[in-house]
Amino acid sequence: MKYIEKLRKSGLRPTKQRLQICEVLFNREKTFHFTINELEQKIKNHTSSKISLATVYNTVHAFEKKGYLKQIPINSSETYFDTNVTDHHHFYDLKEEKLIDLENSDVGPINILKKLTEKRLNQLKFL
Amino acid sequence: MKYIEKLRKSGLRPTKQRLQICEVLFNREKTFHFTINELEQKIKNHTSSKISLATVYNTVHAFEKKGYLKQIPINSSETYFDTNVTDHHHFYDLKEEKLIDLENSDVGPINILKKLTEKRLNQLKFL
DNA sequence: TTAGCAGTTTATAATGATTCTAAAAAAGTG
DNA sequence: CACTTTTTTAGAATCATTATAAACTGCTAA
Ligand SMILES: [Mn+2]
Ligand SMILES: [Mn+2]
Ligand SMILES: [Zn+2]
Ligand SMILES: [Zn+2]
Repeated sequence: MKYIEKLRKSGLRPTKQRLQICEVLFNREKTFHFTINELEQKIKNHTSSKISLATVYNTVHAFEKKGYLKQIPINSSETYFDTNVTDHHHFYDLKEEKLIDLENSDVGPINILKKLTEKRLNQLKFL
Repeated sequence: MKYIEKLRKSGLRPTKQRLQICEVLFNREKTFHFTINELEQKIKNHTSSKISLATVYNTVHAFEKKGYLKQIPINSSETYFDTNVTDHHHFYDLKEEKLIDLENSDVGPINILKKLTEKRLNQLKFL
């Protein structure tokens, strides 16, 4: 499997559960935006063996810590995660009712016009 | 009081609790970014009479519905609200560890460089 | 002014996403 | 295999938020 080494390199043991979750998360063409419960459903469809909810949480947090997943700041009762860990922008497609990724290069520079000191500017993180 | 008419116009009865909460929320110079619990603390400091937590939630949601408050999309266990209901940007000041408002006019236009149909573009909402 | 309705407040319970716990299972090591 | 460390797991605990329903308040028609 292609994920075994990836996990080992990160100091994570390549368990059956983690490998299955890797398949669901990363073996796809496009970015995946998901909640824990959506992920759990996908896992159920993908495999016959059951993975406990606690493990799904544990694994997602472990992957987040290692930089393989990112949380998405959004107003929802459930936390959203993103397999696209680049620094990118989210747009909401009102018609299709889903999040769209646009890379920084797709959006062009954010120009702060307001007068702020150089020092101040550099300590700002665009949300 | 200056808030009585504002509430009446919105179809909200100007109760003692709502007026007190208005004072805390809106009688200030700068934008206020807050959680329900932070607001509760401010209310405690501001007034002698106690307002129940349920009322704080009710009022904040009523004000949000009427357009006097806005939720802020952010990753936190608590929901953040904003007294600045203009369509504006949030930056995080890493040094001061707090959210900064920059108005759209302070940031300049967001240029989507990626090729998308006009129709598609218009149904996108920048988050 | 007052009766009565509708809207509001309140304490408390319920909900639900997430985290914690601790015991069992699995993986790494030699 | 023997041993240690990490991981999984079911279930309990936590905590922000919402629901409930009874008491209270504001409004207004008569
Ligand atoms: Mn996390
Ligand atoms: Mn709300
Ligand atoms: Zn994304
Ligand atoms: Zn703001």
